[in-house]
Amino acid sequence: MTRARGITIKDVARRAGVSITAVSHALNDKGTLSAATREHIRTVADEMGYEADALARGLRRSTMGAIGLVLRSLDALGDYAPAGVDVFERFVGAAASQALARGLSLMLVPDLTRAPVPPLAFSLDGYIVTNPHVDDPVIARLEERGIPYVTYGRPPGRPDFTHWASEDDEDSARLVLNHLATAGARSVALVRGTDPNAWNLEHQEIYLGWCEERGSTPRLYELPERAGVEGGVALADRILDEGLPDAVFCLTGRHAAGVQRGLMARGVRVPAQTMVVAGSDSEHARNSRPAISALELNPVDSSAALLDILQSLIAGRPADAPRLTRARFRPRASTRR
Amino acid sequence: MTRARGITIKDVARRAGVSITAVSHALNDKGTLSAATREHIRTVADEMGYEADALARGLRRSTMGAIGLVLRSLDALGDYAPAGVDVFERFVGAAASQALARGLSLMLVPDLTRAPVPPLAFSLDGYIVTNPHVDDPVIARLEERGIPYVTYGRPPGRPDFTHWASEDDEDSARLVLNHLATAGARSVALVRGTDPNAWNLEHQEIYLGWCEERGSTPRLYELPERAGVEGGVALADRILDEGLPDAVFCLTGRHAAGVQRGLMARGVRVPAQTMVVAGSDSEHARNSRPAISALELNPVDSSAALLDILQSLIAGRPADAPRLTRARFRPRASTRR
DNA sequence: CTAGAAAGGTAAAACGTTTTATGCAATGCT
DNA sequence: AGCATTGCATAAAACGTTTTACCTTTCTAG
Repeated sequence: MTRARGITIKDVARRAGVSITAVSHALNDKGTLSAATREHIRTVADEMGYEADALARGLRRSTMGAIGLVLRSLDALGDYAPAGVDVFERFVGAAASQALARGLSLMLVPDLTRAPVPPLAFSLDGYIVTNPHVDDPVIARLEERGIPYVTYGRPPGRPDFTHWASEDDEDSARLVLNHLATAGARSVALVRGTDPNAWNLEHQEIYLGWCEERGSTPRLYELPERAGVEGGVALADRILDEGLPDAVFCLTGRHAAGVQRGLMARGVRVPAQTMVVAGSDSEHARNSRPAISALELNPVDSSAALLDILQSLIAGRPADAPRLTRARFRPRASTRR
Repeated sequence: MTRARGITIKDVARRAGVSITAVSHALNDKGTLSAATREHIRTVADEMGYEADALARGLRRSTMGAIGLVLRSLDALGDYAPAGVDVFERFVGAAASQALARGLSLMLVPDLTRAPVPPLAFSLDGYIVTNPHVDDPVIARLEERGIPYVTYGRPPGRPDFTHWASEDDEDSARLVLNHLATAGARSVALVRGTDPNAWNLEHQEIYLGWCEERGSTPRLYELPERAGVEGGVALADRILDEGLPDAVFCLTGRHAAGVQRGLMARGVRVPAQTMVVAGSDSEHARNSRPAISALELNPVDSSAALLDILQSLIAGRPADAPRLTRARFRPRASTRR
């Protein structure tokens, strides 16, 4: 498997009649070459279609032109190809799109804490980590190596860390809760996941705060992300047994779809008796009957913001961070009264 | 930006009291070291948490543990983050999943033919290219560099090339067409994309063959992939003006959704007067009213097959290829009579 | 007792860059 | 005239591996 390598700097140097140092300097705007030589070398290099080898370049501590993406949340889901889970699928696409538009390649990297670590993992210029946990070991590894990173969703328990971007959870959660209140809901139950990430933790905070403000008793349920729709169906029984709330706010679309199905299977009419709403849109939410109102997250803006920050970090510039993006609320039949 | 490198082979050698050659040999099962030394070195390396630097290793023409993914079809769509286009979104996820499960990282690489080429692009171990075109320049570049690759969908016009995997188009297209015939359709129109990939070309062949067998006059329409739903709406007018067929088979879900909407806007009743079916499922197909029957492609099995083949190629073993996977037909309201 | 092989190990070259240190003219200044 | 400065270019070191070639010992056979 000895690979046909491309044109090397040596080839260019020979053809241009200069040293390899001259070539390197000409192409990287370093050194003290005369404008004429520089130009000449560039022309020759172009003609020959020279492209510096990334590996050799990387070895000398330059930049690789590639960043890593760790989908922390997928580890939680236990499935790297979950059908219909909008955020992750779309986030990969959006992040790739943003990266490619900036001339960066995007590498999907599995859990960095499990051996064997993917070979290139620690050679990348930087990382995007989605939905980090409390004390996330992936982040610990990156810091240990001094690799710049940004997170999609703030890392919980790290008030000092600012290099993150996310939808404005406070804003959007209140949008949802107030929407429910306006529609006449007095008691609202929250169904969150068990993954200890900012998404789950912050929504819980906001929810509890909102309940307190309104003097209503919080009803909080935790359901593992990977339980999916079936888990939601099962949870519906419990919710029902403990007394039907006016509305159920599920943070994931799958849970929402399951809860609604479970409730309806027991004869509950949605939205007449109880409303259901999802904190992140997904195909399950859209395709349920009645269709479930949901927050549509904003992976495009978020990933753009993340790449802005990450590029600043890599360049050693101060970063404009954190950055908040706006989710859109999609009211649907499940909350229409 | 001088990065904190990890433990190097030199550190291990010093600690183990041997030469760096010894370390390299011990860890790679080369050379003529005694079993004892080998074991000792391994122990020391493990203790220190040594991981060979991928760049340095790659420089010596070894393997990188990473493969590239070129989403040819997205170039055609002109958008790297098309919402609701199942195959591509899900294929990325599925391919990533498969790659990660085999300890390979997956790198999303933009069009290799446009400068600047992403730095690491030509250093990867191999490539998956989705839906290559006739005379695809991306493939030309890979061959020029001697980089192994496999394709999702066979490369058109290359009967000799076998390193591909795909759903069985012949099988599934006939499934669709016969389903329509059974439901009473005599005249069926085909709407294909303009991208010259196997998907479009083969379906056209199969369709024409099927028409000929049944003695029905083919009605073939071409619509650019990027025209999307709107393009389908517009095309509906033309189809209608040329006489309503009993069924319209659109190769993409977006086109199907558009065509159906356009027909219905002009008063055509679906499925009563005309049935609509999509050759690849997508959210648009599922969410149209009536819901559009569609083929659900199989990115999971396909990407698994592709990785099998690619790994064989990289290892220099003969590959079991090509490999066909099965799509599932999802009958929905748009063809229910 | 010695030539040759086998066993066990290492030094050094190579991979393709970037970076640092150095060299050599030509020019400017007293 | 002599010395510092400037302008331009290059040699060589370094990055962290793998691989090739070579060097000791020790063993075996004659």
